[in-house]
Amino acid sequence: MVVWLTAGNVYNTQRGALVRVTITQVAAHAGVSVASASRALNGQAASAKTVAKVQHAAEELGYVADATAQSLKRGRTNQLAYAVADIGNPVYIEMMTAIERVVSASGYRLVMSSTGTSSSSVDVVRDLGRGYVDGMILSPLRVTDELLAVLAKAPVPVVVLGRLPDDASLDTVPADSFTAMRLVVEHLVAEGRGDIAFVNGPSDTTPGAFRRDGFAAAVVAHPAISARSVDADDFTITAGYAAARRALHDDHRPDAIVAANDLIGIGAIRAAEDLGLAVPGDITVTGVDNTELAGVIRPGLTSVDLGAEERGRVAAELLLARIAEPERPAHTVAVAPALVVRGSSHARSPNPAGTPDSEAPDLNNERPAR
Amino acid sequence: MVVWLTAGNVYNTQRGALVRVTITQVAAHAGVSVASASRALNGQAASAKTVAKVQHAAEELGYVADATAQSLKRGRTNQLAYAVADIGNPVYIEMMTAIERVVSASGYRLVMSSTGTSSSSVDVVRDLGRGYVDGMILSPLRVTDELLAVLAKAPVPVVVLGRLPDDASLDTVPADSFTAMRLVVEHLVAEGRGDIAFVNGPSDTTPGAFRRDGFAAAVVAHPAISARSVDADDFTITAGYAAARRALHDDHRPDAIVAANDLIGIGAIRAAEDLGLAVPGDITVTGVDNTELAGVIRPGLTSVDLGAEERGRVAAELLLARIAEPERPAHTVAVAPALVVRGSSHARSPNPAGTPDSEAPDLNNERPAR
DNA sequence: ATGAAAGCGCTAACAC
DNA sequence: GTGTTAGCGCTTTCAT
Repeated sequence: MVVWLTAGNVYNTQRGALVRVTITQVAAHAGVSVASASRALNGQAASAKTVAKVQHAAEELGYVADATAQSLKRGRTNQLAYAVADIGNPVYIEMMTAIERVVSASGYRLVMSSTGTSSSSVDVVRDLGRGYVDGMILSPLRVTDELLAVLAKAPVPVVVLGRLPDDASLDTVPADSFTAMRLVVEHLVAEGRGDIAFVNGPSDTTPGAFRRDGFAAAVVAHPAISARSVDADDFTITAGYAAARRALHDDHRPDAIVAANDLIGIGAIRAAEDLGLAVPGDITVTGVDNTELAGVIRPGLTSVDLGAEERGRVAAELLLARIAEPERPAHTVAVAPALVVRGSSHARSPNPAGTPDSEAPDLNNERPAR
Repeated sequence: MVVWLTAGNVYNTQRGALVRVTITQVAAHAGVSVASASRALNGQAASAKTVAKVQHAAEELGYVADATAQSLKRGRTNQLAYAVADIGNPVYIEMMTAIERVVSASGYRLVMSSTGTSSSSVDVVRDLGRGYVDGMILSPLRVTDELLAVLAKAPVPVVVLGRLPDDASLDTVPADSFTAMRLVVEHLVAEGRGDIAFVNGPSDTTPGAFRRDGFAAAVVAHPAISARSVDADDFTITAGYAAARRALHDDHRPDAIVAANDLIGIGAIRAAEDLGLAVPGDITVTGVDNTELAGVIRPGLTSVDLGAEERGRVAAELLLARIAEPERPAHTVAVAPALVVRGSSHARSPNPAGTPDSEAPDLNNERPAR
């Protein structure tokens, strides 16, 4: 027994399973062969009359081509993936939005898989072999040898949104952490700060390692600076708060906290305030990523924009280009960081009384010129 | 010419296309039939010797089963989708995280598609007919007749994370906006506020409509309250800021702003501050969703928790249950809202001098008991 | 321009 | 327990 539910594209068998209208039924309904139906539906050579008949039949039956069967036959899925470890960080959402805009304009569906929760980056890349996507953009938190090995023989193109060892010949859109940290340190020096606590994320992550090294390199250029470093457990507000408390618990207190990202920076502002320190009166705090949050909290968080949106867009374009031309040489595209000064630091040297500057709201979240 | 690249699972044809190792090659390598190979790989009846041979061959060749072919044959993709209109709102990320946890435990991959940017909810649901997922969870912003029609004949199960008309017999996990607004209004009354501006999101959205109506119903219960309402252009900080400026620009100023969600509420706090109003000294501000942001800004935003995480979890469970048993009756699961009081309002009546209460940081973002 | 038929990679009857 | 075979729904030669 078969019960038709609607004029739509499904009916119900006695087993309760939903069954779909196939191209065979469309062809029969139109009185043509399946080959003609397929051609008519895909805009291939077919007489106007055939096209009309087939389209009418498809319309009437509510036919929708099965993506799985098309994928199997065509050898591609029209689906791309963006895999990210830490979806709680708004900077990755920003990247995803930029990526989605580019790939959907090219007819691809974007699949977002959050590694971290259920599986590691390695698992995600390995899963690529299952062929459920035609390509992937990956923002890995940790680049292990195992990941590099899996990446090297990935069966579909992968673009890495982040930094890789130089000898990995893959398309990458790295963050320029060295320039970023240099901009921050120079800003602090101009402001008159000289005793800096660097609150990093985990040092064994790629961003953690490069921001630490970038900070160290920047500090070396200014012999007057004294600096220390602590690691937060991860790149979150909560972990940043805890790590900043540790950094501020010593007998002597720094006059600046440089956070490895905005979330840690926000946690650091809260920690300083809870210790009775005025920001930026007693202590300056800076972040990295220039997320919308940086402009929303008070005081606004001075932050380095690493170009998340542009990097996302570029990564998507690199992926599409590689899919179109698999043998093209690997590209690495750099995006210049830019410092955005807000109320958590002073533009020049600190006010004598520690009074915060008056501050216009930063709600439009504009990106600075570079 | 065929060039083997590695001992891995791909080799390169002269066309540059990547070709995959198939089960046929594994079977040949192991000296068994493809059927035996398939059985061995899938844990079906097979002798220990066969299993060993096949697994060894698969390992050696780097075989990974093709998801597309499996899907076509099995009639399911093992992929579920979460479609959301506004990925910039952290409450949806929170839901997604909860959903992902549940579905990945059941062996499904979660695909996140952000409607809004490239396509509408209707398009996304219609695309379901292409069979690229086995089911979907949808958080629609606007429930049109067209959407309901498409939903009614969706070829795969759909669970709606949001409110639907009562006669739509679908699995839903609505937000209880009426209770939410009642909790807020009662809190304001206890606080001694009586002149309320309601800053809604767009009224033509489902949450907008229900929060507006819920607010109206709550106000009616308190004749002493006078209330007005403005719509923000969307549920964002920026739009909330602009709308709150309008609400506060009148000749007479309210003593409370009730925002339809946290983002609008944060914008409202900024708007009040820019107008020289102390929060909560001169004016109370409240939000809805109890996102992490509410605990991060200063003053902390008093907010109603609509149970995003629990609702996401429940929606995922409903979807899995329906996939397992397609003919089961439609369920609607309600989650009780709970008010979380923070510094943007007073626990009781306002301090005479408008001095903000001292406030512990709300960084662990705990959910209140209900 | 159209139809018959092969086959993408896999699983599941079915026969042995 | 294992091999042979059919076929999921579609696109694409290859003849006609």
